[in-house]
Amino acid sequence: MHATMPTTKKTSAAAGKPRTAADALDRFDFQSDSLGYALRRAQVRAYGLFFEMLGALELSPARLTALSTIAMETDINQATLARRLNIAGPSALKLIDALEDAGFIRRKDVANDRRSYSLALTAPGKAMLDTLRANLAAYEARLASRLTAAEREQLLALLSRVAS
Amino acid sequence: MHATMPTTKKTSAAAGKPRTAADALDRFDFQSDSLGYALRRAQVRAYGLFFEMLGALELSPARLTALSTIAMETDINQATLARRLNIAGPSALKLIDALEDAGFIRRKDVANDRRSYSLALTAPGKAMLDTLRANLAAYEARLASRLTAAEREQLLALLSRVAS
DNA sequence: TATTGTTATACTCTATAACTATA
DNA sequence: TATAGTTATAGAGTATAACAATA
Repeated sequence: MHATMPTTKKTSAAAGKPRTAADALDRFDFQSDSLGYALRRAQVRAYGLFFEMLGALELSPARLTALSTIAMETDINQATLARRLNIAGPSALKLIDALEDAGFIRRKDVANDRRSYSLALTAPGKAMLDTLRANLAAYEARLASRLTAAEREQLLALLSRVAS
Repeated sequence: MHATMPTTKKTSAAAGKPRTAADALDRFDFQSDSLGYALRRAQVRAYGLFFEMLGALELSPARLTALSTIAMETDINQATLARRLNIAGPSALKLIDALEDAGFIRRKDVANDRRSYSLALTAPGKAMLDTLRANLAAYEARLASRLTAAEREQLLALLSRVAS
């Protein structure tokens, strides 16, 4: 259910958090006092902070996911990446193109199979991930700032049971 | 971050839950044991159940929100609806057109201002909301099925503090 | 035949700009 | 001038279909 982050500078929305009409699900009055409603509101705040944390980085959530997947599975090819992300091939291609254009990854020829490329992080890509790790720590702290450590653990446990 | 629900019958995805690359945010390994990650996973399940509940109804989350807003604020006009939903005028227009085409609402002329229409639910629209209320109760029960009543209350309280 | 990467195309949702008719 | 509704257009994201090169 996620919106997307425009990374082109031309769009005036590039600086802000994406909005959808569904964001106003708050107005769904018979959802008051519902768990779905509470989850949504908390997640809206989490996503807002997450997006803010992403800030001016040349990344959208989707590209961030692709980048971290490539980091975890070095020399992955495009078809495998698409399967990992559960998206269509052409969609993966666009993410890869964007990450390559941004200089975070590069395509390398594969020795035994001239059809496929192997994807790997560049030095700037690794630096970006390091930056993200630091930013994420701050994000987590902000998100849980109104909870004690014990309450945070409690919440994590309850959420994991809801998530199934 | 939100995906959308196709309601046209032409799309093969019309029957399924929408997918985005950001859905695979799970792969973001340095989000493990994070509150943001736990929130997202729980919300993904909630949204999945929610979407399943919506089922074959001629509604998307956005249209559902617009419908319930009109129900709560009878004779609202388009510009006000757009402000309530925090969306642009033309976006509201499309929602309204869709809801009117589906027969759930109707535009009525306003006495003192010939520029604006007043929006109100039709009988089928009210019936749809009644159906939704029933379906939502079942949805809530499924979502909290792994929690006791006390745990559910605890979770609601913690979530409301995270939501700020 | 099957797979990898790619291009072409289409669809949904959203937004901004500009128009019209009223106020 | 300002506002309500509308139209036109554009952009981000997604998907499917079809293709060339290679396996």
